[in-house]
Amino acid sequence: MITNKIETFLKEALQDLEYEADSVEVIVSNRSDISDYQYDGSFKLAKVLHKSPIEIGTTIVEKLKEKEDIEKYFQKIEVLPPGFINFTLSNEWINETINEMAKSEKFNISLPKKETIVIDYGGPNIAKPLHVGHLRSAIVGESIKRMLKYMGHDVISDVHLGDYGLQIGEVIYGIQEKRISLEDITLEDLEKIYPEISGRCKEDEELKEKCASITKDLQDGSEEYQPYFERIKEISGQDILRIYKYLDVSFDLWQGESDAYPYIEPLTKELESMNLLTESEGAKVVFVNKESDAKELPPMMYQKKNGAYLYGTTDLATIYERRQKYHPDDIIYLADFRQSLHFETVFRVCEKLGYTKDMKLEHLAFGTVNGTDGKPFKTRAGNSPKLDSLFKEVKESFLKSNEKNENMTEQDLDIIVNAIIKFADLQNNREKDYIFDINKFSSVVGKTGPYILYTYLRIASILKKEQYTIDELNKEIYDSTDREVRRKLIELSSTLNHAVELRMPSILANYLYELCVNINAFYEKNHINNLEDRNKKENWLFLLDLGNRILKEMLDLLGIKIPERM
RNA sequence: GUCUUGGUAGCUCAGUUGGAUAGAGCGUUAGCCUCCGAAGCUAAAGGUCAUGAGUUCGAAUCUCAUCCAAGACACCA
Repeated sequence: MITNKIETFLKEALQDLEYEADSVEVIVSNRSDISDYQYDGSFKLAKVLHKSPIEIGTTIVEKLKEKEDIEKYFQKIEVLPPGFINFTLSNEWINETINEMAKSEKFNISLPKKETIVIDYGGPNIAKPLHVGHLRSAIVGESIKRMLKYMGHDVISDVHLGDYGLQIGEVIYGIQEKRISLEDITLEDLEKIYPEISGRCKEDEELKEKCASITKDLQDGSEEYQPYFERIKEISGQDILRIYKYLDVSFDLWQGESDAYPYIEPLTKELESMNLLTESEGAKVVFVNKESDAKELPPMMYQKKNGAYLYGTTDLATIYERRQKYHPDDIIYLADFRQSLHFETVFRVCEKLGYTKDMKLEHLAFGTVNGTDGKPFKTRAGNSPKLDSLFKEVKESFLKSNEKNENMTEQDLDIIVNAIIKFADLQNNREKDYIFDINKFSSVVGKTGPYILYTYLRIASILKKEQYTIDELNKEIYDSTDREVRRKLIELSSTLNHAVELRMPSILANYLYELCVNINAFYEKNHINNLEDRNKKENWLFLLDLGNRILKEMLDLLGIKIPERM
């Protein structure tokens, strides 16, 4: 990475000068008109050395310039008021870096130490169809999974179905009340029953208790309810699978809460042996407060008064057996921020059990989906819109946006719909609620998925018209738009590392957008296929080819494919 | 009530962990198709970074207070 190399130069210079800096960090210049990279250490040193930042900066720069082949790397190193050290890279170094990227399968990105990571996302509830609220977990989770894999980690993804809680008891009750026979249950039935019974339970205490007891019996292995559970899971599962397939979201493990049940008994024994389980108000709980806590945390509910277990119990049992067996360095959960407290308490129990000594637990929270009025997004009927209808709506508005779209293949259309939705979602990084605007999810101009795809296809069509034969760039950079493209290309490695470290696909999404902006400006200004200078043309084609390789592979990390035509 | 997030352009959002002149898209205004794909490009206008204090050479970013919004707070997930 370029930044590492500059940092090494700096460290050496600082050492020679006997300046002590705890960390040396170079960042991409936020004055791109002045330089490519900047260093602000002179300000920190100024305090210790009681000299002006400019004075210190100047000394450092002089030292740097003593290095033998320094001009091979930098066109210019200078200190500018108020005291930043500005680095402008030499064309030679930029091109060398790009050549190395082009030769490498993964663009010469620096790979971190390999870890084993379990990622839990999607988390659909089998009692109801997927709606817009499930979109983020699926899309963001899928992208994080792909990024982690790309960086060489061992990743195990788990959908972790919500399949054994109170909601199942409610649905089973509804099916029985309506006297629907097991064979005749349809998806439509399920879609109606759950909201109805769950709504009624909020009003009717007795009914709620009835459903809770069905849930409890099911968990205990009731022969009466087991077939219902199986059937619901089958019907619902097929539909969930179908939608994830459309979104190109897939999991290594298709397991749920119910799969954790066999492990509750041994887990209970372990908790008991450590004296962590306490009877409280008839229920069994684990207290997780610490002396140092400013606030009081509620205990983790382990077992209800009626004997039934809850989602914290299954989360814990899942870690206890199914996840620990992989010896993960990290378990990542993608769930909305309303569940923050839940995860905090579960994680604390894990800490008490000693699991967190060599395993990290992360809850990546995101906001809920609101409508343009800032209130929870609802259809006219009062439900959250189903993902199916979202796909349909996006597709229709895309077809309407341009008449040539009518000739597109169904496959390409689906790719575009995916690109629109995913890019709209992935470009923002929000823990707070986000506004769901169907117009935004239908837009094809500006900072959108189609913009990136358009750029890719346009480059592809330039490359198709003319081949290049060189296998690396020469030492030249031909104009400012050209330089901007190259500068952006060499930022790939640090960008991707940063995105993975922070588990933020938005960083990658924004990088791709910026790369496309630079490329668009570049080929709009320079009509490559009409060039007479063969050398220049070959170099530019080479550059565009690399750009497209990067676009394609990075889009894949966002879960976005490329259509044949658009 | 306690705690957690958050408040950046008319709207939707970035802002790399304290740096130089706060950035995009949409929308608005003005240009660009005899030239590789106009789903594009070039410009312009638009800001008291909720408010007030503090820390710092330097604050949208850190601290405190206030206002506003969303959410969580033991037998739902």
